[in-house]
Amino acid sequence: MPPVTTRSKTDPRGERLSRPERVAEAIKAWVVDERLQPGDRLPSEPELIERFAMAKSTIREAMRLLEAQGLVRTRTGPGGGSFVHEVSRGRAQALLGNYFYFRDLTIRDIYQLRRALEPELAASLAGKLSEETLGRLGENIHEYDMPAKTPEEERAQHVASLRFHQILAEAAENELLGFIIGFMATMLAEVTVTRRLYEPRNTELWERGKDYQTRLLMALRAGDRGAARAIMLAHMRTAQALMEGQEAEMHRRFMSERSPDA
Amino acid sequence: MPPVTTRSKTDPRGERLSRPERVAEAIKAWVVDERLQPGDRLPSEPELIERFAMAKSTIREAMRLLEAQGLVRTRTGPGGGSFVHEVSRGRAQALLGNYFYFRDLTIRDIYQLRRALEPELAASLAGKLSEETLGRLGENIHEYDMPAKTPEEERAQHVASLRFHQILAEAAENELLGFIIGFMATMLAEVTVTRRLYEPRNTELWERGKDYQTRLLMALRAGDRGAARAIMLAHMRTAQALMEGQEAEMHRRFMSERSPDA
DNA sequence: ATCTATTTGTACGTATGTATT
DNA sequence: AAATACATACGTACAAATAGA
Repeated sequence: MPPVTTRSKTDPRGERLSRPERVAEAIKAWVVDERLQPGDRLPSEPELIERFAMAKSTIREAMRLLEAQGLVRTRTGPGGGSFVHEVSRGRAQALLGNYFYFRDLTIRDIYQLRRALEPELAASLAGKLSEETLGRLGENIHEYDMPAKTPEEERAQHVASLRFHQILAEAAENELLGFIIGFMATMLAEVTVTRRLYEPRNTELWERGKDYQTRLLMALRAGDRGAARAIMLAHMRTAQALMEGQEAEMHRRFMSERSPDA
Repeated sequence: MPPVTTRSKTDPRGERLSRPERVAEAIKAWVVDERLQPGDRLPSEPELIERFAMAKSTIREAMRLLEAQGLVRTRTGPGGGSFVHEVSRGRAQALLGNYFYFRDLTIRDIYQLRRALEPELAASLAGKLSEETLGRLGENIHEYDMPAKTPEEERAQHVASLRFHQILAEAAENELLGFIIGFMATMLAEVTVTRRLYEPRNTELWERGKDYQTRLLMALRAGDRGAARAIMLAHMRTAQALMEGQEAEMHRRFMSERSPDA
């Protein structure tokens, strides 16, 4: 089972992988070959040591490589061991977040995508949401139906209003679409805003944003694709104007996987 | 410098991290605090052992966790050690690919996104591409300007035509937009197609696709945003029809980071 | 609640590999 | 070519976690 590519020192391709890396790759390949599913057990540590003929620490480092990718989960104790694991959305988002840590993503960049994708998602969900999801969306809107009085309150409302989009993202049938929209909402929840709360223009935009979500919810319930799309697009334009008016800035930090899977 | 959270066994949150995980998190936090940049050196192994007061194997496992995330790169030899590393696009795409391994992304899902995003990218690149990039795009089209005769040839052309979009993705000013489009192209390059090569309808669509890319290139060079957007949208519709007519299937495997960074 | 068996987690010392000067 | 500075790999001993009796 373990076809660990033996590696000559004069390798034409510059690939020189370390042993743990080679072991990790071999295990991934093996998972694919055997069509292992989440929950399936991987060989125990001693077994791997024997099969790969490598030291314990080497094998353990390999497992860490897989663990960091979210592909494997390990438990101690009887019946313990390493198990194939479905990469959770939170883990994948955190990993992707690392990619953008050193690059400067602007609010503008994110909204360029949101304007294109959120209306698409809204349209595709029209008439397809469960009563339960519609209920959660409704409740969510109530979390910010009166104007914020303090900066802290405003920030909390900002995060809450993004949760509206998170809920939609989770309901998406298109996993890719849902993932990206969820990712953007997570990123936006991290922005720090240089206070401009009391400017009349911003409060007005805020009011409109809230209003859009309410109307969107109606359109989604009614199954009106066209309306859902149009309302969401208008909502995005308003939100972008609001954010840019506030001179918002992306926060520089590594994301952590906040929603533990399973 | 190492604020490794000491962890009580009766932790309210179910977070119980292993020591390597805690060390890895501490190092990440430290990188953020110190505003370390790619290329900056991390403390050496013996130093970390001392500062965290942990065994070598523990520290090494921590480094592996960071390495798998693409955040750290390690070199042996004098002047070697671990260095902060900018997550490469290839690594990030591979990591994201893992997320979709167990979920079924359909061609349709991907094209729902492509229809929304590729025209946006095309529009935003109109008139902004360097002569060099425009040249590469032109050469790329030549790789498939005569009809394929064998299935192998056709597959090669399929991959090549996706490279056209990869080139555009790399030129994107919006990193997020570029990343996603590049990711989708990579995914599509993995599809296996159940042969339908000789059906007239497909060859016709293929011809049209090629034609679109040529016209798109002209619009990009001319700086005609509207035309670029419209052509790309039509191109996407054609491509989707072609793929769906061919009953294409996504290939189940883990992606690897093919473009080694630096 | 305690013990016991199982399986991973951590420690540590030594030896080897690798790249720089 | 040799010395140096660093990571890499090995193997054993013991600690911790967990499930089941």
